[in-house]
Amino acid sequence: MAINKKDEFSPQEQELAALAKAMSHPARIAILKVLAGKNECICGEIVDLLPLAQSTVSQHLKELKDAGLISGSIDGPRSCYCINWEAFEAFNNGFNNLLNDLRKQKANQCC
Amino acid sequence: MAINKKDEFSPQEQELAALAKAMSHPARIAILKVLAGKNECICGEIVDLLPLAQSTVSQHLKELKDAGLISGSIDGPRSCYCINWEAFEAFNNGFNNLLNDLRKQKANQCC
DNA sequence: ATCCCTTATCGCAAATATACGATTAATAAT
DNA sequence: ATTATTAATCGTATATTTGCGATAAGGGAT
Repeated sequence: MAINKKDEFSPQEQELAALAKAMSHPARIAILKVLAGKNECICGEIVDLLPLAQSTVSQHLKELKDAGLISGSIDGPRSCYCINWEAFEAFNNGFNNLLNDLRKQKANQCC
Repeated sequence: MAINKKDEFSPQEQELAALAKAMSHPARIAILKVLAGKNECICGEIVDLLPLAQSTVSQHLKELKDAGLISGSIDGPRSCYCINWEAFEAFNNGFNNLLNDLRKQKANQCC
């Protein structure tokens, strides 16, 4: 693509898209599910559970972290990741707002 | 990437990721908002509202359609697009299921 | 200090996504 | 039949993502 046009959309559209993008790979959905299914924050256990190399998992974790969906802290030689609750609710709110707009039109569908 | 590893994840993970991916570009969020804000199904009006060329918009519409989020029917020389209600609810349900799993762990956060 | 374990980062290759102009297809209007 | 209008598709260039191995970096343990 010659030029990146993403900047020409509204901040809300960009934010919602960025969060959706962070969840747009099955590996990252799987990581979120692993984090959701454990009482403790996981580090390298995720690598054992996924069919991916350690470096690849680390990269996916970084993307989730950059998007703000998870937070990570260094705990000695290992890293500890957790769900970032606020960001997750923010995505949910943004998505529900969109969904509510859609619902208004439900009766007027023509195709 | 040498090999596509997406197939090695569960169908649920793949489906949720695919829907998230369809919404992972601000232009496609904008298209959904346009469809939500009009009583009639829009065709080329979308092109006028977005800062993108006609062929690019058509490509984005195809991606939303392939993901099942919108449906389109040919109406004479123009095309008519609408929100696909069921698919949208499906994404919402999948996301809420994930969110509910997360909520269970809210009290046990360690970072 | 040295070794080991864990994780982040670098560098690279291959696959996908993004964007556009040009062309095609399909129908409406003249 | 010809022309105009609308939208899909093709071809292409560039950007980004995905994935891995190799290497570094940061602590523990001996």
